[in-house]
Amino acid sequence: MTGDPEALEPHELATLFALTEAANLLQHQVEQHLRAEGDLSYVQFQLLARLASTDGPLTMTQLADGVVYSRSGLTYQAGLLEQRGLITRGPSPDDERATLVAATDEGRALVEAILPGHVQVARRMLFDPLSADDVRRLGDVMGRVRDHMRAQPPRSAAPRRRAARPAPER
Amino acid sequence: MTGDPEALEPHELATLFALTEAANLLQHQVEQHLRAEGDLSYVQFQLLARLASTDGPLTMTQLADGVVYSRSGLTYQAGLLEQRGLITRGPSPDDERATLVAATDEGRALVEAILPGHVQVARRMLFDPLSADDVRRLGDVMGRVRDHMRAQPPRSAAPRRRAARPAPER
DNA sequence: TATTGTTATACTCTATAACTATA
DNA sequence: TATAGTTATAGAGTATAACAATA
Repeated sequence: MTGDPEALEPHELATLFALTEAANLLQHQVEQHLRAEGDLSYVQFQLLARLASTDGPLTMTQLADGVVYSRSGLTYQAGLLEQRGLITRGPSPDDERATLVAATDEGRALVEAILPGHVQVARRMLFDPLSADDVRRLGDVMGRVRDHMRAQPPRSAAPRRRAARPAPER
Repeated sequence: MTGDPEALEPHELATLFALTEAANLLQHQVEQHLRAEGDLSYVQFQLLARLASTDGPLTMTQLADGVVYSRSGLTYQAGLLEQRGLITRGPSPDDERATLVAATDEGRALVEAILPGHVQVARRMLFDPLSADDVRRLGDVMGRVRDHMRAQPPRSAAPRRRAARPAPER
C-alpha cells in the first residue's frame, strides 16, 4: 500500500487540489449566471454553444462527445432544448439511424445574449489575477491537457459494455 | 449588445474552454474511480478528505465551505457519511448551536486507501503530458486563481437571502 | 434578531436496461 | 451482429422554505 512509485509529489497534489477547487468555484458561479440569465444549466449551455458555433448540424453522438456521458442523458437534455425552440431535431439523409441536431435562430440568439455575461464572470473569477503571460501559458498547458485527456479513454457517450461490478467489497 | 469593452480575447476564450473541458473530463474520471474504489461521490470524498487532513473537528459551516453550497445539502451528505461510520457528529461545547464533525479512524483509513488510486488517475489524465516546469507553474497560477476566487463572492454555504425571481421570462 | 443546523419536499439530472430501427 | 437513438424507471443529489434552538 505504501511506497508507490506512482505517488505524486506534494506540490503536484497541491496543483491538483488548486485546479479542482478553482474549477469548482468557477463552475458554480458560471452556473448561477447561466441559470439567472438564460435559464440554462451548464450542460445545456455547452450543448447549445457547440451547436451555435457549428455550420452544419451534428448527430446526437457528435453532440454528446465530451459533454454528456450517457445517451439517455443527451436525449433528455435535447428534449428540453427542443421544447423551448432552441434546437431542432430531424432524421439524417445519410444514415437513417442518426438524428441531426441544429441550433435555431432563437438558440443562437440566446447564446449571443448570454455570452457577454458569461465572459464577464470568467474575467472576474479567472483572468483578473493573472498576467497576460500567465493566461497565454495557461491556455497552452490546458490545451495540451485537454487533447491528452480526449485521446486517453473511451471518451464518447456509450460504453455499451463494461464490467461495472457492484462494488467488489475489496 | 456588441462592442463590449469587457469582451475576452479569442485566446482567452480558448483558454477558458480548454480549462473547463479538461476539468470536466478529469472530474468525470475521478468520479468513476471514487465510486468504484470507495463508493463515494466526489463531494463525499472532498468532505471526508478535508476532515481526515484536519486535527480537530470542524463545524458544519466550516466543513461546507467551498465544497457544498446549501446547508441542507451538507446535512444530507454528512448523514450518509455518518451512517457508514466514516464521520461522527456531536454537539459543540463552545457554541451549542453548532455541530462538530470529525473523521473516524475508518474514515481516515478509507481516504488513505483511495488516495493512491486517486493520484494515479490524476497522473494519467493531468500530469503525464506536462513537463515539471509546466506543473510548477500551473500550480502557482491555479493557486493564485483559487485564492482570488475564494476571496471574491460570498463563497460559503448560506445566502440566506437573495431575490431568486422565478425566471423573469425576459 | 441573527445564526447554526435539521427536516420536509419538490425538482433536476443521470444512468441502466429494454426496445426499435437501420447499417 | 453492431450502431444510433429513444423510452421507462429508479436513484442520487440539490435547493427552498419552514422550523427549532442557541447567541
